[in-house]
Amino acid sequence: MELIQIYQCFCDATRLRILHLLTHGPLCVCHFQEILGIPQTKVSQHLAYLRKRDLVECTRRGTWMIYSLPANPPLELETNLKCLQDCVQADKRFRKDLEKRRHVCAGCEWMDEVVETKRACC
Amino acid sequence: MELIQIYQCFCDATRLRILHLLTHGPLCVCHFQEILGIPQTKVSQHLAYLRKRDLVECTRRGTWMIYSLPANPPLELETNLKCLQDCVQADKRFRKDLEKRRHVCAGCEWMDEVVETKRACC
DNA sequence: GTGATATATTCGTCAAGAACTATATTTGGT
DNA sequence: ACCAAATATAGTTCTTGACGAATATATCAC
Repeated sequence: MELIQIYQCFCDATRLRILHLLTHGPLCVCHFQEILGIPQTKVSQHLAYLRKRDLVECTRRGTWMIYSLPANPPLELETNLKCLQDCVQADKRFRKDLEKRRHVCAGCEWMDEVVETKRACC
Repeated sequence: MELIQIYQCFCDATRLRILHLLTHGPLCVCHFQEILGIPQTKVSQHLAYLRKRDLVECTRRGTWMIYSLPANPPLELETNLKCLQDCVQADKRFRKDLEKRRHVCAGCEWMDEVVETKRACC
């Protein structure tokens, strides 16, 4: 993977928030939508951008698309994601995203069971 | 310093090479020009971009402008520059830049004496 | 099949930025 | 003051990308 590719993905605020969220585990589109407070289109577009450049992977679960970081990320990516986590520690904005993430994913057993249950992603 | 600001600077190949070179010490414009093999205008433009965003500093020495990384870089920048160095280890392109750098700066006592001598930056 | 939900894609617009050309500025030497 | 070297800035064109609006696709329930 080219380094530039990584930094191009990192250089937009929304994408950076998305990637940061993903370092804490997979999420589906509606999660991002709610956590970030931005329209679905925008989320999908950025996810497409990231997908195209192999910064994220996705699998379908029913009507939801579950996005995650690559299972076996190249070293450069892993290093930079680690670096991102370090840099973000003190930042209010990012911390707030994580908090909201916890809240949004609260009663959500995710990934495994929930899928065969009813509607509504978590 | 905003993280985004850093990644915006990192997301162009030329700028990345410039920054990487600077992690090994200050350089003047003509150095970059020779090492990178690109026109002076392009170098100056990218340096202006970096300067505007506080990723580099410069001081004048005679007719030369000597660029360097900030004396007291904010933590995020330092972390990311370190990360860049790690990621770049194996990359041929960047290694070649360093090699060329060594060659270009060979007989160049730089920074201190050279300035009062004759023409030609190093 | 129909309808609803979740998500993706397309399109138009606008702003940022990359590269090149030409020109301007600064400085030192004479 | 004048010239040359080093560097900076401005103008232009082209490309990329960000966003919103509208539309399309996929999946599930019925």
